[in-house]
Amino acid sequence: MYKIEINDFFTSAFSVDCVIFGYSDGEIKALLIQRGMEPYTHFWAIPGDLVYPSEDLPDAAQRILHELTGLENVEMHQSRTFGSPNRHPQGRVITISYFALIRISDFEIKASSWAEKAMWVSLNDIPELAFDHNQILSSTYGLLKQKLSNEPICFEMLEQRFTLNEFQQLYEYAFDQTLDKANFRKKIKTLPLVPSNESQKNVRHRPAKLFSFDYEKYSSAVKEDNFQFKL
Amino acid sequence: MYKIEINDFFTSAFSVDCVIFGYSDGEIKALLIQRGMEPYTHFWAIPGDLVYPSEDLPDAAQRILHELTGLENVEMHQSRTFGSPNRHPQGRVITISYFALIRISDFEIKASSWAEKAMWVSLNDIPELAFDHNQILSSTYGLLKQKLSNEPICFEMLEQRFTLNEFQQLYEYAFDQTLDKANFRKKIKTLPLVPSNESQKNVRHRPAKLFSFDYEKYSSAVKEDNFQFKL
DNA sequence: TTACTTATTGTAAAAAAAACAATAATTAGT
DNA sequence: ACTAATTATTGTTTTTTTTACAATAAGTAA
Repeated sequence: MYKIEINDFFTSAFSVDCVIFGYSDGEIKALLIQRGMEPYTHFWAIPGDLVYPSEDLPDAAQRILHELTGLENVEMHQSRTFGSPNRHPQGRVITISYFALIRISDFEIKASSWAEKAMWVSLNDIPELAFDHNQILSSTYGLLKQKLSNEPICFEMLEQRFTLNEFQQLYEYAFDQTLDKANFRKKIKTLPLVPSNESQKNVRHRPAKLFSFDYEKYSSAVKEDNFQFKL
Repeated sequence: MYKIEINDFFTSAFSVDCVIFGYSDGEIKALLIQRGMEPYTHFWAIPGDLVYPSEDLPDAAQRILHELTGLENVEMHQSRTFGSPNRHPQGRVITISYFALIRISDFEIKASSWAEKAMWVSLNDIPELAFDHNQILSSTYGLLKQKLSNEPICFEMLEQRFTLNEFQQLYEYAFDQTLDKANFRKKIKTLPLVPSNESQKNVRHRPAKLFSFDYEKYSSAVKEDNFQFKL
C-alpha cells in the first residue's frame, strides 16, 4: 500500500465519444470516422475528443457533432461511461459516450482536423474499431433501441416527411422482426402524425402519403392527457 | 479563442458516487451519509470518493460500498455521469454514479473516514443533499425502476427468504400504485421461486410462506428458453 | 372452538394484440 | 383510356393477455 498524493488524481483526462445515428434505405447507420492521428491511425472509430477544462459534457458532444457535420442544436442523449484503466494506450482517459440522431440527408460530411474520412455504416455491418469502440457502439445501440420503444425519437432520424412504411421499417430493422402492416398502423393511430398533401414520387404504384410528426401536440398530450409513447 | 495546452486537460478528477438501495418495512430506501469534511460539511450526501489513478470504475464503487458496509462482491450497476463544470466548488470533478442493491439486515453500518454518520432514508423522503446529489439520486432511482421492470434485481434487496406480499409491496412502492394480489401471483407463476418450509412468525393470522429466488434456474431459463423477466 | 386475517384458487369480463382477408387507390406503360 | 402492377388502407375474426371481482381454504391467537 502506497501513499497517494492528491495530485495523482489529476493525471487523467476525459473524453466524450459521440455516436451519431442516421437512417436511410431501411437501415440504421452510425457515422464512423477514419482516424488521422496516433494512436490507432487509420482505424475506423466513433468520433470523439477530449473535453475542454471548463466545457460541459453535452456541449463537448455537440462540438464534435458540429465539427463533423456542421449541424447545431441537436439533442444529445447520454450513453454509458467507459473507464477501464487500460482502455487508452497513452494514459488514463475516461470517456463518456453520447448519442445523437440526425437526418442523413440534412448535411454533407465535412473534413475535420481529426478525421481523414467519414462514412455511414449499417449497424449490422460494423468493422473492427479503435480502442473499445466496438463495445461503446453496441452498448449505445442497445440504449437507442430501448429509447425507440419508449420515446418518439425515431422522428429525429426519419426525414422531415416520411411514409408510414419507412417508419415501420425503421422498427423492423432495430428489432430484427417483420411487423404486420395493418396492425402497425392501428397502433400508431394515437400518435400526432399529420399528413401532408405531398406523396412519394417516381414509384410505379400507388404512392404513399408523406407524414410528419407534430412535436407540440405530442408534448401537450404527454402533459395534459398523460399520454405515453410505446412501440 | 485561446490556445489550449495539452496539460490543461489533466487538471480534473473523477469520482464515483455509489447509491446504495435497500428495502425494509415496505419502503425502498437509500443509504445516505453525513459528510465529515469540506465542502458541504454536515450535509447529507450519497457516499462517494475520488477514483484512484489505476482503479477501474466499478472497483471504486465496490470500495466505497465496502468501506461503509463491509460488504463484498456486490453487483454494481452503472448509472449516469455528471460533469457540469461547476458541480464541485473546488475544481472540475466528473462523477460517475453507480448503484447497488443490498439487504439492509445483512450488515451494520460502519463508521468511515469520510462519513460522520449514515442512515437509511425512504426515497419519498430525501432531504436536501450536498452537491448535485439530489439530481443524481432521483435520476438513479429512475434507472432502478426501469431495471425493476425488466430484470429480477429486486431479489438483491429483498431478504433471502421473503413473502410474496413483501415482493408485491416492493413494486407497489416503486411504481406508486396498488396491485391486485390475485393477479400479481398469477403473473409471477413463471418465475423460479422456490418455497421453503418456513413461514412468517408472530402474526395472529395465517402466516405467509417464505420463498427464495433461484438464480441458477433463472439464468438457464434465459439461455435455453429465451425467458424474459417482465413486471 | 371461534373470530380474525391473510393465503390461494377460480371465473368471468374487458381490453389489447395478432393474424388474416378484402378492397381501394394510384402510377407507369402499352 | 385501359391494363397490369403494387402498395395503401380498412375491416373482421381469433387469440392472448390483462383486469376485476368472488369464493374458499388455511393458520394463529384467544
